[in-house]
This record gives sequence, structure tokens and C-alpha cells, in this order.
Amino acid sequence: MTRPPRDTGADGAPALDPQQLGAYFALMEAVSLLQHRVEQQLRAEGDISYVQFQLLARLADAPGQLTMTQLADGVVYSRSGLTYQAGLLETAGLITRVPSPDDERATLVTITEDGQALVGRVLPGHIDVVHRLLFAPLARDDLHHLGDIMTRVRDHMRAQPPRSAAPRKRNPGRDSPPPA
Amino acid sequence: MTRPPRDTGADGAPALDPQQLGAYFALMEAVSLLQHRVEQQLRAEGDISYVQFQLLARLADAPGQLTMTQLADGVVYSRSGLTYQAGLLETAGLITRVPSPDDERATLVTITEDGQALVGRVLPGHIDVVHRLLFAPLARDDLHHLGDIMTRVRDHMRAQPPRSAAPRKRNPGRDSPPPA
DNA sequence: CGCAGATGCTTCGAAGTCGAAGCACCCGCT
DNA sequence: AGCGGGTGCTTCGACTTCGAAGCATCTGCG
Repeated sequence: MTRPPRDTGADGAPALDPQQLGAYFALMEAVSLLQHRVEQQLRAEGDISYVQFQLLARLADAPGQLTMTQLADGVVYSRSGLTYQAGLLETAGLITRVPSPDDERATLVTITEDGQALVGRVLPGHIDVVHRLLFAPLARDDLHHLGDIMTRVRDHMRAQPPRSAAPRKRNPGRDSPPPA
Repeated sequence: MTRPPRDTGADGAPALDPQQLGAYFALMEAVSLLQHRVEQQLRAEGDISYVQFQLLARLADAPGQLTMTQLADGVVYSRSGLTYQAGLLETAGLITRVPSPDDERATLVTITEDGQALVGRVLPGHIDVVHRLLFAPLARDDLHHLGDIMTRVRDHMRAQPPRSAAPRKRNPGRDSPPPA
């Protein structure tokens, strides 16, 4: 941090230097490509989407029962999206949904044996793709750096309040809604 | 590369070691979060999606005219998706589409002044978000590493033939297409 | 020249995602 | 106990994306 935090150009546009730009673009495109390939892989071997795989994998790792909200966390940005996917997975017989005895509102999701079997069937292929596309061109040090860097970035983003992007809010919480 | 290329476990599932897993998950989640925030930003300041922004930015950088296919490259995975977006952008007055004089099939896309103005208006905010979320927690060295690593990964993926994911093809290249 | 295959784009239908609205249930306060 | 706000999930409508099919044009080869 020996330089000013913002390199604001003369025209008012804060410029990213070429190195930053390159890193940003490479990052976004690489992940996009990786995701696309992984999706093809999962579709071909298990006829599921990436989202569905993530949900099943999460359930397979978990003790056995998760609420919808817990399950959605980090996978999908809307609750309704999860409801949709859970409906598909339940119809396919890969998960079951039962109302929670403790909290009648909550729905507990459990992975079925078929679901576990499916995860077991597609996981090797998934890992293989990630290995070949992401890790193959990386040396041991690169891997370490990448993990370190992205972990820091992710945690930084998680901590960031979601409203930070808003340029100018008069008074947060005083939207003056004009009903009646 | 002092270890065997595949760490195949006893149960047939090739395992990623914890370091690899962590790097992979952190990478995917961080990019997902970043993309989500950027999208909010663009929607708030310019009422456009990330895809639309990418298309406009590409046009703003290009000499002035690109064919649909050139424009789509790297942004969208289907041609029809581009047609849809181009339709929206054209309706919004941000681009124009004219048939190419050289090749009647091709459509040349040009960014309008409004389109350029819009890019100019949202770009600073975009850069600001990327700066705050992605680069803020990174030191100079990190940035260098990240750029280097992701560039290598991206180029590796681009070079990879798309069929590599298929687990067991009888004879690669002998799909035996049965027409006639 | 003429035709077959390749190429560029669009149209169409299916699928997935999100946000807003709605419903049912839980908790804290009086 | 009763009630008001909060929480968990679902339903609904709008939007976006993709793949397949279709149409028009170009190119290479006889």
C-alpha cells in the first residue's frame, strides 16, 4: 500500500493498469471456460447441472439433513431458485424433503441412496476435468498462491456489506415509500 | 511434478488434495460473488447486464465494426444468445446492425454515440467495484501472480480440444455419424 | 456454369434464474 | 393468551440462455 488507493485519471475514470486489467479478464474468462466444461461433463455423465451437483455434493458432505436455506447458501442467489432445483431433484428421486419437526416452517432435505450413488458416479469425472483444465498448467507454488489469493479475496467479499456499490443513498432506510 | 499425475484413491475416485479443493472452491465462489456485485453495479448505474456491458465494451475498443460472430466470441456460448442481446441493444439505440457489403450473410455491428456514452458512464463504477472487491485485499506480488496464473490457465483451456472431457469414446474422431 | 456443403445469422421452444408477493409458522412483548 | 414483526419456503411472472432447426448466402469443385 505504498501508492494512493485510487489511480483516478484526468478524465475522472479511475484506470486499472494493464496488469490489473489482464488479471481481471483472464480470471473471468478462465472461470467461465472452466464452468462451461464442468457443466458439459456433469451433463454427459450424470445428466445434472452444475447447480444440482453442488447441492448434492453439499448434502453428501453434510451430516444428513439441511434446511433449504442452509443448502442454498453460496450456491444460488435466490430462494426461489433453490425451490425449483429441489423440486427437480426430488422428482428425480435424488433427495427427499420433509417438514422439520422442530420448526414447521423449515424443510429438511436429505440425499437419497440414488443421490449418493449419482454423486459417486460423476465426482471422479468432475475432479478429472478440474485437474486437467485448472491444475495441469500450474506448478506447486502456483497452486499455493492461487489458493491463498482467492481465499483472501473471497473472505474479503463476504465481509463486504452488499450496499457498498450504491453510489449515493440519501438516507438508508428512509426511502419515503408513498403508499396511500 | 514429482508425484504421479493422478491420485486415484482406493475407491476409484481420484482425490484432489485439500489444498487443491480449497483453491478450486475459493476461486469459483470468489468469481461468482464478484460477478454478482458487478452485475448489480451495472444494473444500477446503466441499467444493463454484464453481458451487454461486455459487448458494448468490446465494440468501444474495436475499430468500429464487428460481425456478430466476432462480437460473440468469448462472451456468449451460443449465437442465438447474441442475436437476442443485439436485438435489445439495438432497440435501446446503443448499437446498429447493418448487413455487410462484402458478405451478405454477415451482419456488421457498430456502437452508437449513445452506446459509447453509456460505456463511459458506467465504466468508472465498474472499475471501482473490481478494484474494491478484487484488488483491494491483494498486494503487488499477489496481483502479479494472479495475472500470471490465470493467463496460463486460460490459454491452456483455450488450447484444450473441447472433446477432452468425454470419458470413454471408442475411437476419438470416429464418431461414425450415420447420415445416409 | 451449377450444385453441394459450409458458413452466418435468426427464429423457436425448453429450461433455469431472479425478485416480488404470498402463506404459514415462530418468537418476544404486553 | 394475544398480537405484531420476523423467518422459511413456495408460487408467479419476467427475463435470459441455450440448442436445434431453418433460411440465405458464399465457396469450392466438377
